[in-house]
Amino acid sequence: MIQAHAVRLFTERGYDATTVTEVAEAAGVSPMTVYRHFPTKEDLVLVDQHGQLVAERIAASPAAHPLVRRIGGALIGSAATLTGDDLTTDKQFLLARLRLMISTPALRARHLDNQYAFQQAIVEALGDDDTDPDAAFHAQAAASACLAALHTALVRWAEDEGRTELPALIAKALAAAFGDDMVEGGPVAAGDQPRG
Amino acid sequence: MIQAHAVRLFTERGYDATTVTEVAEAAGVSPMTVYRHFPTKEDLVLVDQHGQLVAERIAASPAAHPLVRRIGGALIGSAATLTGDDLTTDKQFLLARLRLMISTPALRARHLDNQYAFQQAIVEALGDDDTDPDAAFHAQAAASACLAALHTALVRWAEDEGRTELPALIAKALAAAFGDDMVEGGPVAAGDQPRG
DNA sequence: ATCGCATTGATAGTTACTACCAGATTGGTA
DNA sequence: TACCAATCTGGTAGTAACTATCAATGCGAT
Repeated sequence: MIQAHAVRLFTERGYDATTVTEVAEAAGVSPMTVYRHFPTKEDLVLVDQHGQLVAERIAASPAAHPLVRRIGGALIGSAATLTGDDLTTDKQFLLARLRLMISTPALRARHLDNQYAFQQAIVEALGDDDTDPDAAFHAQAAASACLAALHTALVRWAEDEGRTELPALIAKALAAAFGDDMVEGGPVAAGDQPRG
Repeated sequence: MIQAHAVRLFTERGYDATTVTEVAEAAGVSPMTVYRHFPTKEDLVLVDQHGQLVAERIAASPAAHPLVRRIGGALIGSAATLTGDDLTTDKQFLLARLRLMISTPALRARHLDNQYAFQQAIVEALGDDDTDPDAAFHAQAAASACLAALHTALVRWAEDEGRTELPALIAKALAAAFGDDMVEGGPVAAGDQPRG
């Protein structure tokens, strides 16, 4: 509720031009209550109810598959559940938040930090042996490239006002980056992940 | 001068526990002067004198080479000039800034935003045709993975107190992510960049 | 010596965020 | 119904980052 008013006001007047007090007034609560639920002003846009289960999804995927296939499949699957057909309201809300995240420097920075933490979680979920530093480098690069593909797809999706299906966009971005045989539904390659 | 005092104080007392006013006092200037030179407190750590020439280096590299080879080579070359032998003072300063950037959330977020802007600059410097969206996806993933390798190498370097040579670390991270034939000095692969 | 001109400084104000404490609301129990 | 505990909410006061505006200071050139 508070978050909905916040995103609306930020979109109408701009993020920096809107004070937390104004958000509180619009939501009919005190500024204290806002700070109680959202520790920082940025959280009013960045926090989302649907928690991140992607890391678990990756850990549950078959370890024999290549890294980008495991990560990419989890990303596509999560996007599909997130932007389902009967969730148009949530979809518009997600679009509004996304637009703010992309265009507002403070929000973009915090978002990228979250994404980086997510990347670390993915690398841990992959559960490769920590003893081999090469494997860690490997996983970092694969996770980073997958998240870059996700981000590129999200930006494209926002520019498109959500008309294109998000899972398809992610799959397209992954295919462009890694090759068609790497995305879910395609054939399983014999090799592992990005190697020229 | 101001920046040196800032990094020292942030390291000694912690970033959040140090006020800009204290930095100003240590440097013997007024807080206004600090804000004049460094618009935000974060800039006291993030701003560096040696500007980013890497994008130009990439643009100057042979376009026939694979993407990660072009980007990776530029990163290694820049790191080599940045941490040269007779720059021990700068090296210690860089290490101190790096430690702060890694451990302080606000600094890390701003740093990642800078890195993302850098990624966009790399993609533009690659100068692939903008008409093909697949090529854009492609370049984003390649640049992102290279920067992830760079970041992983930087973290390792900082943990190692700068004892290992930074260019070698970057080359190792790139080799682990993309294969030995992709880093500068290795053979030129016939293909392009990451494709399983 | 004086005139630009750039750098610095002081003052006052806005806003995000915190610490602390007081009242209200809710839900379970006798 | 009456009561108690816990959680939610609100007010007050304070800190610190950052901004706008204007005054003072140094400094080289004519």
